[in-house]
Amino acid sequence: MTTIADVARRAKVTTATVSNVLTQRVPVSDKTRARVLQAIKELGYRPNLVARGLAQGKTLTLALVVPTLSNPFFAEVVEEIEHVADLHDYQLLLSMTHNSPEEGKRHLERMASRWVDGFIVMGMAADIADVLSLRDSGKEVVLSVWNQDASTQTLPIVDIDFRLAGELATRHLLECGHRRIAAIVEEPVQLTRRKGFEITLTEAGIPVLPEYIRQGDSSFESGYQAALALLALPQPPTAIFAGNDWMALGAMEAIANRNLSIPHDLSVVGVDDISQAAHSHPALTTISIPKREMARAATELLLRYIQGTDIPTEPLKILVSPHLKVRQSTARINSAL
Amino acid sequence: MTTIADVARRAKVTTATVSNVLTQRVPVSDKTRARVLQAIKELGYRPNLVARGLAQGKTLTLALVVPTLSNPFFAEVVEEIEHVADLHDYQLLLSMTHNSPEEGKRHLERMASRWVDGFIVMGMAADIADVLSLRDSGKEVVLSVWNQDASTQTLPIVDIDFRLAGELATRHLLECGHRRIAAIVEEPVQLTRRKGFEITLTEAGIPVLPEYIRQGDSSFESGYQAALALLALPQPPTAIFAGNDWMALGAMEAIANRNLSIPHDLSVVGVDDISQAAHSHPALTTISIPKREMARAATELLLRYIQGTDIPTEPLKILVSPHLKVRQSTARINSAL
DNA sequence: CTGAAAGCGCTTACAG
DNA sequence: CTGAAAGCGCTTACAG
Repeated sequence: MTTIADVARRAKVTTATVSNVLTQRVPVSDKTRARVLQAIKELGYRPNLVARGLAQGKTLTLALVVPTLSNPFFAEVVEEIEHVADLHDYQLLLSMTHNSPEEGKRHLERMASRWVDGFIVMGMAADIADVLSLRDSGKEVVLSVWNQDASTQTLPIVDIDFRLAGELATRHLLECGHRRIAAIVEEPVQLTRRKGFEITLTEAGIPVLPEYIRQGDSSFESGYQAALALLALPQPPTAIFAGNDWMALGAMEAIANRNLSIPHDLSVVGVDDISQAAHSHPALTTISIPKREMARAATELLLRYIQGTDIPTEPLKILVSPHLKVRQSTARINSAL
Repeated sequence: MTTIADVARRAKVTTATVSNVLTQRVPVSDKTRARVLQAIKELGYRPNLVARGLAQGKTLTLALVVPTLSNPFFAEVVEEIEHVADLHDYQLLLSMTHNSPEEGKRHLERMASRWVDGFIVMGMAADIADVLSLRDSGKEVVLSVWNQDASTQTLPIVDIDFRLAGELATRHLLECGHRRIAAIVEEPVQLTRRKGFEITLTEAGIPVLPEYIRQGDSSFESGYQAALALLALPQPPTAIFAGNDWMALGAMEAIANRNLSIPHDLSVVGVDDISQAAHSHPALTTISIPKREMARAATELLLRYIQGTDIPTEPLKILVSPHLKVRQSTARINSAL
């Protein structure tokens, strides 16, 4: 390991000067700068960022805490966060909590000891109290995909407007002329989507029927089962809003197995726009979630806090808007129904 | 930020003693230990791991370089690596290269400066030369999912036996009585699977027909198209081996659209065992890839190298074996074909 | 068992 | 513009 002292010796200067040419914090004469750069090159010197981190009190590292990567949603979000962090010369310390608050707490504390410059905590990966104590100990924190409103008032949060997702889907079905619209959602995580669904129905003067609201667990299979139950009702719906694409695809499979045709007999709309949504038959109409846009917003906000510049005055809440992507699984209601 | 000096002052000892109770490297009398622990508690002291890293020359951090997390394969592998690392009190610095060697090089160098204790480099995420130079500069490195044999001889490597995957799939189809067996693969990354496929056919005395080997890009769509092309042959195959499950599912969709029945008219087998494989209709027979087992093996091997204990004498190559998972998409050949 | 001191590899005022 | 010195928060021989 060659150190800054080796370089200084070879360039016949002091380490302060080497540091100055490296950081460009203080002007250095062209002549000595050249000597130093030459020495660096000859020695193949690379600064030790741990030492620099200790001296400067910052590590150019961001801690990212997510529930899991098995969920492609988080995998993609992490990918984008890494990308944005990289653009700003930051690296990512990643950990997963598998929805266990204890694991979340453990990871937060460990990462805090490691002097990361800031945290992005996603998806209820940790208890809000532990996150708050983090912030109280002077770390910058941004929450994201938090899915719960309460007690986060004092922390900046970047989220997706899932209520709007529910509204857009429902409004689309209403505009297609549907009145008997059912929903398959996983609660509590998809509660906001259901709210959007219900609000839109109510505003349209349509009562929300309990038997038209089914619980799933976000899996294909649960969508399949929920759809079967809906089709077995005395008065089945003519359209189904599913809280995510997997359940929508499961519902489509169930409908096909009942020898009903989509969108002729039933319309189906999902949420997410996963890659399979475009490949199903018929292709799935869905609400597309701008995960990457959200990831970028969260990362950039955190970096602003860290750099202490351009800080928003209010502890703010950024909501990124989803949008409707019409494909072949929804259509104007069949007048015979 | 409370430091070790604060604790020492309060406990009326020197920082060395505080350090000793923390690291347990040197015995400390029960009495002073109690005083120190008390002070730590009162002050809410947590050691600064950056400082410790600088002093000890190790950071308890592993660098993980993968091509992307968009591919669920890598997402799952990263998840398992994090888990194993966590068990050993190591954390993960993650970066993605998107198959760009330049990006790979940049990330490797940056992480090396950060004094991570070791590297896991996956999936041709970087040029082998850059990885070797890393090792030459004293870092521990383990390759994984490397997919290329050459010039890795001197580096330890943990991989999945994809050739065996090709063999298992093909042998299964042969045992079902199939003789006209086609393959859909993405090369070069799935080259080894194709080799396993061809070797098994050849050993069974069956010629490998060029028109029975189709290229895909691992997507559902490419499997779909490749299967259509195979079905259009004057002598179509009675079984298809797809290099991954997505292409297998695409092939199944194409077969269904041609009004052929699986497995009655055609058998289909994939590789991976993604979660959708169990949910397709019929459920997909596939070769299950022990990603997590591989991830664990790679991580534990790297940790052995780092800790310098229990080091294997040979620069070794560990191959983890996949296994056949029979579901409903394969069956004994229809004697009418 | 405990303390005094040097060291890890950088940066940062402060003089000159 | 450059150097001498202290400091970041720990650990680690070495005395005692």
